[in-house]
Amino acid sequence: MLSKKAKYALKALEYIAGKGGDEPLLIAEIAREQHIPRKFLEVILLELKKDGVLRSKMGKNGGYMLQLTTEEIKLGHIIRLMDGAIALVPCVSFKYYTPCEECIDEATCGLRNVMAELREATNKILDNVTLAEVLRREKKLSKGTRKKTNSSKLQ
Amino acid sequence: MLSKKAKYALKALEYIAGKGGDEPLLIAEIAREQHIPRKFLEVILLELKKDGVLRSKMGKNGGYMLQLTTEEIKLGHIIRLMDGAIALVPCVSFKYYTPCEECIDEATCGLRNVMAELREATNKILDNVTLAEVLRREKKLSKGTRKKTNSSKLQ
DNA sequence: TGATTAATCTACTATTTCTATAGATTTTAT
DNA sequence: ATAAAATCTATAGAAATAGTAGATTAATCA
Repeated sequence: MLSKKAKYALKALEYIAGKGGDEPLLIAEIAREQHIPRKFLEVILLELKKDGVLRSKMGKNGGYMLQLTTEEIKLGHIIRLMDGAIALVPCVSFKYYTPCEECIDEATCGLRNVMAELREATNKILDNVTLAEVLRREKKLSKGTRKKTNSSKLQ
Repeated sequence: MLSKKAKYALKALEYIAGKGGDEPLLIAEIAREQHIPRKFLEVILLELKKDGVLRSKMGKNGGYMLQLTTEEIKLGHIIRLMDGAIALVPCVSFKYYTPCEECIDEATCGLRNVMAELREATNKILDNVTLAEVLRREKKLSKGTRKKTNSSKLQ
């Protein structure tokens, strides 16, 4: 499961991107609109900034903007930044590799072999889906759900 | 990440299956061989029994045995039993569905759409790989790693 | 240059989940 | 009866997650 931190980060990024991502948005506004505890959001946005995903401007007329484009921001990157390894066991993680504690022989561990396969399938999705893609899906889904007008009805 | 509980459960099952699964194995033996805290293992094995994966015999000459065959025991089932939902957000979990807390419209959530896709990819692996398959991979891997004998060398 | 605005920094606190244990009880075999 | 082994009840400690308070720094604008 994603932590609240990771979900908040993704929601905040979606919000900023949805607003264009270019002019400074206030922490307070993002917190209010996305129902995120303000002080917690501060921590999160700062981390995203330090990682180079966001940039900020202090003082009056300040706020947060995207540093990367929405096509450059991958879900996997944000989730790893907030929660650490995505893989189910540390011994198959690329970015956060650690040997499993009492593992006798990593090379012949059947479980590890399955988990490595799972990691591949997971990374294939999370390292390719971008923030832009999430926004596109959002739009597409709300179009499909929208009440049909005469012009869109069956013709 | 898997909890220690889930890892211990999988390791214990592997051990029992590796011994044939038919004659009673002692908690104490499994704990010792797999480096699992004995009292913690008690809890785990009991849960596996209550779920119908294992069966047990009390008293002298007692112990734990497999109730299901190794082909019937799916990794996904064990992980869900120990850790709960595998999906990254509760709103796409089949077995442990809960709406995300401040989600406005689940049907049009772009993130949820991606997470549902990821759940499919994950379940496809974890609900199909069995304990038997893990043991097969273990064997295959240790064969491949084994020091080559004259007869197995290049002919 | 002083007031105001807004991010940033330092240092916590609370809550929940995970990991683990102690000790008594029940069941079975011999 | 006795011993062996699972089972039950009830906690306890440790770690991770979630959230907060208050002071500081930077930028704008009047």
